[in-house]
Amino acid sequence: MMPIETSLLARSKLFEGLDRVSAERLAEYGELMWFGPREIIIREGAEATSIFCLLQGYVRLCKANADGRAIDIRICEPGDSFAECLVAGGSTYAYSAHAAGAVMVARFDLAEVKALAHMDRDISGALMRLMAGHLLDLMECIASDRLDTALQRVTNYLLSHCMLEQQHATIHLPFQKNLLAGKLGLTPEALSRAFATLKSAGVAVQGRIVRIGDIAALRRV
Amino acid sequence: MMPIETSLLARSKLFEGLDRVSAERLAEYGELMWFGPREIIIREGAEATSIFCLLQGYVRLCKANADGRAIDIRICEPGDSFAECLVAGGSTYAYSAHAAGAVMVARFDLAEVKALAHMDRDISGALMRLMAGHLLDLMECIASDRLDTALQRVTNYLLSHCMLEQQHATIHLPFQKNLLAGKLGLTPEALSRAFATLKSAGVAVQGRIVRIGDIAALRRV
DNA sequence: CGGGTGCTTGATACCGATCAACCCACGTGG
DNA sequence: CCACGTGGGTTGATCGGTATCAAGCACCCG
Repeated sequence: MMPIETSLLARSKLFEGLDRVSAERLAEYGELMWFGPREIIIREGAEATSIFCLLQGYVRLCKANADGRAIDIRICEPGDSFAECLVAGGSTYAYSAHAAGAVMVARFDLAEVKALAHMDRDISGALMRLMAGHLLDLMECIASDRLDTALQRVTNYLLSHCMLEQQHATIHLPFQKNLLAGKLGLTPEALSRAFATLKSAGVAVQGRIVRIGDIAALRRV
Repeated sequence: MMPIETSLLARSKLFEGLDRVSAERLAEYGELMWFGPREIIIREGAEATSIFCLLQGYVRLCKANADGRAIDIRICEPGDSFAECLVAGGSTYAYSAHAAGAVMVARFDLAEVKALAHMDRDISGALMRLMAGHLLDLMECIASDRLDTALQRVTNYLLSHCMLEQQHATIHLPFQKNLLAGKLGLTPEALSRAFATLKSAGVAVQGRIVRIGDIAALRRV
């Protein structure tokens, strides 16, 4: 592994908080992999062999129902991990993972990580922190699914990405609106319409750049 | 703690898989508590001091948004734990917990469990398994929220509670329809209507007793 | 009996999915 | 240079599902 990649790995959520010994021990098992747009990294229901740490790009985690329709469970950003909950049990992947653009990941063998976590309290602690964070995120997600409208979800997203004390802000969306819609549990059309109605609240969208004229006004939506 | 309660505790998800030493060590810190219908066990946003293991009755875990509307995140059954993800970090409860009827819980001091989990690999492993299970449940929940209709959720629930190979079945709902609706992310009205339309598929509902005439037919919905 | 509580049913409104058309930016190849 | 295709995004029209509000019903318990 090159120095660049190790430093990316070291800054990931999985590794943050590990002492040097544990980090090096774990990193030794990592194998770099690259994927192109739409490539499938793991497939829901398949035999679980690995857990992953995303170093570059974005990954969508999806679940499908019986008739093939699929939705995004979570959007992974650089530094995120996925499939990590398998270290606590389970033999198949619970969701699929698709690369959304060019992606670099570190792959870890599941059995090896399990063994390592069993020996190294630091590593199992890091895994637990990851899972706890994901739990909180998912609960937030369910809550917003069930009691916020599309408009509210979008405004909440925008507000959570700017300093609330300022008067106005400019946000660079980290990925395509497509992905953002999935993250918020919306269709692309619904997201587009939400942005459209926010125009009257002083929100201007050009591509991935969002300018918010009056943050206080947005909070009142 | 009385023998009855210790045996309930021993069969809980938190304790299953613990060896006797770990189990006794943990049980020593447990304190029994009772709650009546609608009593609040923990309050969202409050300082987190404890984690809980439900021994008798049912508990709804709820989140509320800014304007006070609330929804159920999860329904705890006897043997379930809640607030356990705090051992991995976080200082406030992420959700409220309300007793749905008469309830007996075992309360554990958060700091003590943290210390115990740090020392005892068995206990931290059990906590990890709990959290992993909750993660999977929540992901299922999001998936069904986003891509199943009310009718499909109800039929899925029924099918997941009977032997699929049999021809017909009788199910005792473990709690009121009220709770079931919350668990499935529905209003009570929506649940009621779903049952009504299932009548034409050979599903008869009387109180908490559900008789399914033709399981194979139900699977085709 | 009266008054809870839980459940059902009906009427209505609204939100968002869906389908279809269109626009735009971009790249490719003739 | 232009014709063309492609992928992402927007906009409009329509439809269906579910929340909401309101009323009525069954049951239990004081």
